[in-house]
Amino acid sequence: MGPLYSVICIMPELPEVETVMRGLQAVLQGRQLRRAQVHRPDLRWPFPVGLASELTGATVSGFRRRAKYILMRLDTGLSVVFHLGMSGRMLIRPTGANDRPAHEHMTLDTVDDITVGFVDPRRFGSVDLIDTQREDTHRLLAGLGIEPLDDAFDASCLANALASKRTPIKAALLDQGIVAGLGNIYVCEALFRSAIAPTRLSSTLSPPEIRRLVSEIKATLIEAIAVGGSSLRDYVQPDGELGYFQHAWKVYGREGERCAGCPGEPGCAGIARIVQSGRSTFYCPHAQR
DNA sequence: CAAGAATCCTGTCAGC
DNA sequence: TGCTGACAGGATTCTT
Repeated sequence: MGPLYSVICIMPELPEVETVMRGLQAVLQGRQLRRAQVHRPDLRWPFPVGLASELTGATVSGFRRRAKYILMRLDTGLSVVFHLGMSGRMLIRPTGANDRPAHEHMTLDTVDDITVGFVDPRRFGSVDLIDTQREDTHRLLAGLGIEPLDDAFDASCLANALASKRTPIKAALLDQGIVAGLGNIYVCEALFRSAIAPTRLSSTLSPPEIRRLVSEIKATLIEAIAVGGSSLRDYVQPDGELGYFQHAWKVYGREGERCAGCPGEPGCAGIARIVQSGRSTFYCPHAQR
């Protein structure tokens, strides 16, 4: 039984994090941890003091996702706060079946011999502890904006948030304090599906455009979660990888390709790439206005 | 105060 | 073939 997998190198955004959380839930919920280990002092930040000892012997009671964070609740009243960063993944395998994979910085063994490893080559991820009752006051969670899949995220909510912004809509949607969980890929995709140019000033979007944008953000995320959920079935095995799944992006990474939104139209020169706030933006200048 | 740039990190890939 | 450099970007920190 060897690992594993081919890694698709995209970064985890809300749907990927949701998928990883569901995978962890399936494997860990209700199980007691026999041992927890960390294999280096830090990822993005130092591991919290006592992390391994706090986890050892605890039973995993539940999970929650907030933005791109995974909260793993323990029966001791503590929650583990995971962020996958750019390259974080969770590897599941039978305890003792394999050597520790490269870049596995934290390892959890359950009493029934399941091992979950947190792998993060670029080490942009993080792990922290907080009282479950105070999860939302954690410094990384306190400033987060609304969950885009929450019913409260609607056109008036987004309009309100955008009214005072003087940035391009692309930058506003990437701002985790406005809408929490979107990253570069899903912002590009949602703007394309909304036919809104990423360069538009946030405050200039019309009410119909904002309604469309809210709707497309939700649809884009829901579809991606569905893809992740179906890929998860393949991972419900004694060993497997949680973290990434394939998805057919309409614009992301498709510079120079034909635009799916205006096939054959003479005015369409295909997908363009520009840089906004130091990040690549992919869009169709013909279809997105 | 807000917006943008710099920063952290390493696997991947284009180019020589 | 093997090396070098550019590139990817989430979220904080720094600078303008």
